[in-house]
Amino acid sequence: MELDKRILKILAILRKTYPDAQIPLHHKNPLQLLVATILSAQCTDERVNMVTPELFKKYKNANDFAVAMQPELEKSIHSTGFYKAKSKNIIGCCKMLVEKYGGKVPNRLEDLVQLPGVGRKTANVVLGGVWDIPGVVVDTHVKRLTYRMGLTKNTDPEKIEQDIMKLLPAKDWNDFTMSLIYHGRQVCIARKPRCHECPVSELCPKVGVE
DNA sequence: CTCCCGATAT
DNA sequence: ATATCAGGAG
Repeated sequence: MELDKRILKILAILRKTYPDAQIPLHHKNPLQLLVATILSAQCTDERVNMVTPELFKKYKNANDFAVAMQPELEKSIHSTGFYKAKSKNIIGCCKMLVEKYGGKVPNRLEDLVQLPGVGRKTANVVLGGVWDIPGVVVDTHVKRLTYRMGLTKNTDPEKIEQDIMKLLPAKDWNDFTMSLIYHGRQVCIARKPRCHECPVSELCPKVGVE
């Protein structure tokens, strides 16, 4: 079967399997999603959700983060790991938001990626989660699943992003990546993928799966 | 390619 | 005790 036919079938099944696949990061505004997503680097969303309620009670806007004392911020986010780098990035990031964007989160990928601690993955999560702007989020799950499913031969996240964008219309990018992430967490897990309970098993060449 | 780091499952 | 989870910067 042709690649572009196969990916559409996979998407249709995943949509039915995970009808309300959405960003699991708790947030009430663009800034909160941006900060939560920075924190989610190399950390589970569940853990991020454990620290953000207190964090957002203490820091309510970009300026609060911009003038934060780093050691204090470090304490608030400690359990998410890489807390020194993340604190530094969040402060630097929010300083830039205040100086260049009036304390608001910009809605263009090129701008977001300039912010400290924000790469393409984080930027695309924010664009999709806040403004529903189409984008392919390539996190560790999307990287692993697209490769296993034979939808890309690349291992570089940016190349994978391009490959998927070529295979699907823009309106499907967000649904596809969100449902892939859910599927990657529950069924097509890294260690021992549960191929027997996988609804897209028939459509999957299982590249690199033992 | 190396460094940044804690939490949980095994 | 050790493996696994899970992005970005330099």
